[in-house]
Amino acid sequence: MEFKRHLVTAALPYANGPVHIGHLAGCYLPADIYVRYQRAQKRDVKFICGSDEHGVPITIRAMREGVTPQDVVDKYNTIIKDSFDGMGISFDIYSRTSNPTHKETSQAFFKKLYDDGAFEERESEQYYDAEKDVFLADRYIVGTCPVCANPNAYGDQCEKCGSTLSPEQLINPRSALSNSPLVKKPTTHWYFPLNKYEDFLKEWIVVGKKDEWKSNVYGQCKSWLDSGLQPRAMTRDSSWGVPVPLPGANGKVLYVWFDAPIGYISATKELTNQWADYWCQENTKLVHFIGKDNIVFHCIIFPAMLKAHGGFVLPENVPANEFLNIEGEKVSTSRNWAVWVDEYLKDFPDQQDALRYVLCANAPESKDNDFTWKDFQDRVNNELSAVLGNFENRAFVLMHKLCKGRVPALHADAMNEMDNALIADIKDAKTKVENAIEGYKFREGLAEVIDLARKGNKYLQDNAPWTLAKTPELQEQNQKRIDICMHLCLQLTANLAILLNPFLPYTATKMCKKMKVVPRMLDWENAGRIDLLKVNYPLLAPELLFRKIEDEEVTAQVEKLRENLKKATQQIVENKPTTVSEAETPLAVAKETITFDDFAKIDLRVGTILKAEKVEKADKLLKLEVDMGTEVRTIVSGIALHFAPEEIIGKQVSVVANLAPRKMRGIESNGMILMAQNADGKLIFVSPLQTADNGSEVK
RNA sequence: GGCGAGGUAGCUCAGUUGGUUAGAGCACAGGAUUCAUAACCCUGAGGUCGGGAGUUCAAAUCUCCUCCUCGCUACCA
Repeated sequence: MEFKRHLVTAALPYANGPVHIGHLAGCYLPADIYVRYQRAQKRDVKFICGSDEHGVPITIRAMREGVTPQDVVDKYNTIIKDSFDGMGISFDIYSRTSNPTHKETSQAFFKKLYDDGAFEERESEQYYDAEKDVFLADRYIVGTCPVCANPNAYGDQCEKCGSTLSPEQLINPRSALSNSPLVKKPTTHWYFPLNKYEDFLKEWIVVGKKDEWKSNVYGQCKSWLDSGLQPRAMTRDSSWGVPVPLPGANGKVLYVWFDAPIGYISATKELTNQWADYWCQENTKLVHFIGKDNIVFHCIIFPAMLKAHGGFVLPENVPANEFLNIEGEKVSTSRNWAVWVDEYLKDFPDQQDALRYVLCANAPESKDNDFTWKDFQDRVNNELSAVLGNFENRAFVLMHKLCKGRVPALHADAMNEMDNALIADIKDAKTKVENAIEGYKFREGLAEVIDLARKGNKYLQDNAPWTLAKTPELQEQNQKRIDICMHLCLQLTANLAILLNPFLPYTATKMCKKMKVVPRMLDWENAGRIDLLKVNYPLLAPELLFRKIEDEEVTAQVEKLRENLKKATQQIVENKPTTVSEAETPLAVAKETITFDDFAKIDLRVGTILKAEKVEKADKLLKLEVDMGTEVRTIVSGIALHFAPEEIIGKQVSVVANLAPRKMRGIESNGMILMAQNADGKLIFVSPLQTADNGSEVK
């Protein structure tokens, strides 16, 4: 299909923290390159983004910092927006989901689905904080992690050990708001029956996008579809978010993953009255740039929502990137292991393109990649500066030395094979870069541009105009060759500016200024031409496009990372909220004081492990037979990652004997083995130092 | 445990429907050169394509098994 319009979105960043370079490499930079290219092609394109400002983590941060959720999102919206501006991410609009337009749009969307009977209304028991009179989202529930004993795990996840949890699994669950114990109360929510859209999604993705979408995206979607979709609640009990537009739905808001993607639509509405052309006309090419963590929402849920609503185009492609690690380790906001964009811009003023270059050249397009400062330095110094910057500089310097600072003529009568080969290379480069960008292979596209500069260097070397200039007796005929050589080098430079423009716009603009040409020269149709600079046209003096990155800068940045990590870790230990992290869990915080009677309720006994075996289909579980003196009990313990079954047989251990039984993997567990856990996560049995009788009481 | 994506030179990655001595850039070594940001240009060394088995005249590429990394998911006192 011939597309008349292009609608490009980049994932809405979540407004509870700044953006780091992993975000840039993941979707914003590729999206920007793609959009800048489309603009240079003079295609009708809109580039949409904005802050995602709803959801529970924001309210938690607000609570912790003693400010309102609006304060939180205002703060980070500004930081994020400035970071994007600073890096030249050229959104047509950067909106936010707390805007009135978004409220209207997402409510209308919900209402339409509701009126069409697209939702299923369901009542369920939800945790409720009686003191504060609110239902609690999983995130609002804290308790001790059953896996790592972190006392401040959330109801959906333990941030210390990374386990996925449900509130039921927490030990001593309580409300994060009031610290009071939880009660369960019925509440009504609207569920979107994703299962009803399975056939449509399978046809559309599994059949239709097989060879079109990236393998990581396609595979992920197929996996979801094969395992079957479930209805998903599209509303939540909360005061922060878009209110559910139904009578009697007080205290209910749209689920953040329902409203966030609609944010793309609302932002487009804010941008232009013609928004419907972009969202509803068949011949629009919609492309979502995201990170791999967003695949299911953009490929499954949102398309199903759009389909249910009707009248919207579906994404043509969803080129999701993988993750970018830093210095060999995963990015962690809570440990402050990240390179923040706002800080980069301060530490490396005017070096946007250096970072854009490295992040694109090393983008995690097909698998997780690693960003190291050493690699940053190497790539900037040895590729960007040495090959591209140096060629451009050579062309300018030589032109001033040998051609009086003016574009020399292209003498047709003296042209040779080398010249024609270079001209062919220039034309080829256009096609190559074009194909790469259209195929979302930005790394390859950028490499093609550098490669063209490399060919320029070789061409210069082979022609060596500086040598030709050294033989005055042959001046006349030599000057012709010099002219041709420099003419082509300068035309090549102009071509480089065009090809480079989507990737490194700051550099392309600088080059235009030095060549004294208008920005219109950067139009894509001009690529491949060798008449971009007029003969006899005077150009400005040489000036370096890139500077080298010094060793000290690299060391300083690595040092900074380690310092940040150290500080963040200390803060976690001291249980002080850090400024950059979202949810901190101290390693070991003293629990509240209990009375002797409380303690006396626990029946602690000594027992000996008689048998131990792995539980089928569970990584962490061991099934133990423990001799308690009067009886042998079955206890299931989550220690399989730490101990082999055979090595613990015969060990004497302390057991909580009166813990309510619980079934795990179909096996009833009658008690709990006490373990000590080091800061590094290693488990140690809490055992009597000398052998005690089985069944003896521990007090 | 299930599913998905990866595992190719020291590093970052290409390798189309199985077909000649497996490619590129960076780093490294040697050479040449001086117009240029000690840059560029030439040459070279460097890989049993994660491991094993199989299909085939022929496997990095197809099949099966296995190990490692990342992600999703289940289980998780």
